[in-house]
Amino acid sequence: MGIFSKTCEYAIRAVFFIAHRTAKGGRVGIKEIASGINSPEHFLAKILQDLSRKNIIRSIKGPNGGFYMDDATLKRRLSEVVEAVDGNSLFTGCGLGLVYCSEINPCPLHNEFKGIRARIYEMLQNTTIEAFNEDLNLGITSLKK
Amino acid sequence: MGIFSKTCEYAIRAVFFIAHRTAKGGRVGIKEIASGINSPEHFLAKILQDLSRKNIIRSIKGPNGGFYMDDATLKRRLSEVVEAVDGNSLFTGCGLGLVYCSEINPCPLHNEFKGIRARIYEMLQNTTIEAFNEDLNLGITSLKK
DNA sequence: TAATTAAAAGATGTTTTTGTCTTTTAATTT
DNA sequence: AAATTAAAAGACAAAAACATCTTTTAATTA
Ligand code: FES
Ligand code: FES
Repeated sequence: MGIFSKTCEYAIRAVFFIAHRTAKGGRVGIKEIASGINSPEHFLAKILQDLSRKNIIRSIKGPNGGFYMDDATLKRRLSEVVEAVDGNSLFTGCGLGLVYCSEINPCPLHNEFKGIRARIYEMLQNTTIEAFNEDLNLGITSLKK
Repeated sequence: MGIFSKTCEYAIRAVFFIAHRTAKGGRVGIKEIASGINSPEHFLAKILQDLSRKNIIRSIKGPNGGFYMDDATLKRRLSEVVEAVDGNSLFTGCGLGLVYCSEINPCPLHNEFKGIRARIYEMLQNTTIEAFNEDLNLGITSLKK
């Protein structure tokens, strides 16, 4: 088990892929995305439908259709993607599973978790989706395998 | 979804509870533990059986039996509990779900994840189970609700 | 406007996680 | 030794996560 759900992992990789692939215009189809990030095609389709509804990415049907990102969506924060898919429990929930995370009734690891959560949130909050395009273009980073 | 599985959350809370409850001798039964950490009794029983087999906690059957911790188990690191339950994927796996996390073929968030993972591991590695007893005794921290 | 394309939506299936209930085993006490 | 106690083990069930397949809808193109 990782920090994110499998769904969220696919979502992030797909969004990176779409951004990288369409930042200069054009569309990309579900087949190419799925194979580009090594994910099950139909499962990913569901995830992207959801992201599209939530305006994290754009999509258009028909010939020459597909998924893409425009200026607005390229500037979205990674935190928005995570929140859209996994909700905000990663940022606000108790690490030990107490119903509420609070200063009044903290679990033994509350302070430590607070720091870690803040760091995760910071990372996701401080980076836009487009920020990773360059490294992907240069082939420095990878989205599959 | 949190950082740990539900199973692991229960495991950590239970281990804290047992440590706190038996550091000065005695045993504690599954019913008391389950109600003390607000977890399903029989599900927790399975988890504790497993932890007992892996020498994270001790147990003994029969009248006056129950779960307890001795000097050796009290000194175990939290990381050992997590690893026993959730494995080490949290510490070594790719945050975006790539099959291998590596410097050679890194995902776009590799460096960020490396830092976060290290911090999580450090927290779990640097603290023994018994380290939390005092705060629990004082009622400063909580294991339920 | 008919054919085609590609995403959206719907239905269904599998696996994993989480949770419950019953029976068995190993200790203790009488 | 028999009764009692409490964990261990096994069987089963529900829910959530993950995945696949089919049908429908909205565009484009011929
Ligand atoms: S109460 Fe557990 S992380 Fe805040
Ligand atoms: S490759 Fe993704 S975290 Fe290292």
